[in-house]
Amino acid sequence: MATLRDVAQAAGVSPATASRALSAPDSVSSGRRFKVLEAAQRLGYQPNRSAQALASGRNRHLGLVLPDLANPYFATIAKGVQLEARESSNAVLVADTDEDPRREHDVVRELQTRVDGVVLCSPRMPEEQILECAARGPLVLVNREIEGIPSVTFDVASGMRQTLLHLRALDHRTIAYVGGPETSWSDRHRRRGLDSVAGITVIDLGPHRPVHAGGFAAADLALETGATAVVCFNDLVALGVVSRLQSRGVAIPSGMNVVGFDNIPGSTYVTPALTTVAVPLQRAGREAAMLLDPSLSPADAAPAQLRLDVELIIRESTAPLTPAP
Amino acid sequence: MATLRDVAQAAGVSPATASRALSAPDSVSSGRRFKVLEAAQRLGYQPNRSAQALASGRNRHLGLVLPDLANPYFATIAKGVQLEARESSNAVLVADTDEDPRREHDVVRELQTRVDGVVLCSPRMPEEQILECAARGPLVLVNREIEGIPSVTFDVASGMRQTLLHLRALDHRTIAYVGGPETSWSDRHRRRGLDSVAGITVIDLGPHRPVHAGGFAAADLALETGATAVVCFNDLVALGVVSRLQSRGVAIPSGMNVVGFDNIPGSTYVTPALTTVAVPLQRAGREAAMLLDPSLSPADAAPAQLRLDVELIIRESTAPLTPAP
DNA sequence: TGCCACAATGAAACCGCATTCATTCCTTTC
DNA sequence: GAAAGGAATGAATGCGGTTTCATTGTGGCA
Repeated sequence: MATLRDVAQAAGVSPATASRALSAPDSVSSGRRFKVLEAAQRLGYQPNRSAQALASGRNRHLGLVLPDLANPYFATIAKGVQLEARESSNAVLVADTDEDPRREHDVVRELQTRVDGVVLCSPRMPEEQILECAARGPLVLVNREIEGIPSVTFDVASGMRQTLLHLRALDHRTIAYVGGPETSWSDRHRRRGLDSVAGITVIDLGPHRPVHAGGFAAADLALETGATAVVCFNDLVALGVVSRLQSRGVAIPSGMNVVGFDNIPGSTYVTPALTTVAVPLQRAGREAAMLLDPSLSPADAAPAQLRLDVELIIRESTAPLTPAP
Repeated sequence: MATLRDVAQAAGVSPATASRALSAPDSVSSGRRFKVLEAAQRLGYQPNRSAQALASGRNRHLGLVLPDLANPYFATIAKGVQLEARESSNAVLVADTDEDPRREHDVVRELQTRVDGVVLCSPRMPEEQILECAARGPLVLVNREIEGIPSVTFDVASGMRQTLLHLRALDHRTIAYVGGPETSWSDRHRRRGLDSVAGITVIDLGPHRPVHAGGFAAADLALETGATAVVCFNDLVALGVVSRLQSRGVAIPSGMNVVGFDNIPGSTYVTPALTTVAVPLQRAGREAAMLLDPSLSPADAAPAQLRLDVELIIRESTAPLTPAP
């Protein structure tokens, strides 16, 4: 493998000049620059990343920590991070914590030894641990806000409000809410939106696991309450609710309305397609990765806290309430 | 940040000894080893990865290239790679190629400059490009076999055979096959299994995109053939078929049987739950990562070609054929 | 014409660790 | 008891770039 020295020699310049010709072209006369570039090309020169990293103190590696790669929600964020990383010639190191909050801290620290900055998607890690991690190196939070740390979040309260307004317009008056994990930032903010609409009663079904199985269990509770619509923490839960209701012979939307949250790909695949709140996951990933770019953030600026807009998508799982005949 | 020299000095030994105490403990007397470890602990020493990489020639980084992270199939493989990587204290660099085979080649090469080896999941990259990549550095293929390159594949022909035997046992005689991409290794091997069962007629519906939309389109074709069961290239396609059939008022399994392939999480979430072929995706990821570990493969050995077993999972989308009354 | 500022260049000093090689000291073995 | 072998150690070197600093050469301006 050709080294920078080889290139320099082949071009008849010093290694310093060769280095500059490649990384700061403007600082080299055009004649030599051309000779260096030509030599590099001819020798098939590939800079050694480790050496670059050691000398410059930067890898161009971004870390991404998330609870579960197989969850489409996080996978979509990952795609966004990746898209942005590629454009800024970074690579992405991803670490899945297997939904185990106790492991997250170690995983983040381990990753921080290998990257320039990390995007952390950790709904449940204790705040003080996050602060500790943030002290060790650049870190951006996704879907969670902590004072003093840059973050990208969604306006979930608005999503909930839109949902309730939609249901009220369809004449629903009593709805059930299937909550997510109690400790989740995201669930707390969803609940804020739940309080904001008059003329509709929300029955809280309590916290549930934010997965299909969680919804499966919640469906029976919802049915018992007499609510005419179930609003769910996320689409996975909503899908679970739908499955369970259908297997109990309850038709959707005629027997019960169901609303999800997040607009994951699966929400369109089911019958009936799910009314849900579209959350710009991929964009969030991109924004988070951008916030990590040191060249964009003057070191003394306040940490950016982006809050992205969400949008209710109306599909087939909601419909006007028809009074019992 | 404390360096190895600092630790050595604090422990009263040479840097060489400190280095050995940390990376090859057995080669240092227990007294000094203890002193080094204690000093490292006390100073909060974290080895500089870039320096380690430069000096040793290895990063402990694995690359993973796949068409689409948001596809649960690939996401599950990614989890497996990651699991194994973590156990061997490696980190995983993942690169999503956005289903664009033309980009894959560049992505792999770019990644190869940053990692010790790559796991490549690329159903469609031309064989010669893969060979070229393999020449540049350690590489393991997943779900694809090429002479001379280590790989992990699934016995998909057996899966198809199991499927047909199952359907035949349920009295089906005519089934339709919704194929995957023509160029895919995986589809070719599925077709081999299709030929292996006597007494059942397979109608080939031709190649389709291996996503939900592909199945959606294929459903109508299947209905037209008069087949009593549809066997699909994968679960995503099967889900698409189910959606379309249901929206056309065809009940499953009473009006049509549907079988998927891969056993992705979503296959259990739908109603009816999908009969499908379980493929050990996560295990494949792990095995692939293991094959990349240089300490496990004597350099002169023939490249390992693992073929993992698959298993038909019978759920609700298949049922005995009841003759029309 | 002379002086100064500035651009282009190369020598050399790192960056932080792994590893080779020579040295020392201790244990075996005959 | 002497020679041989082996384990533990430290000095020094190199991995392959980046960056500082000193040097040289150039043009602008008085």
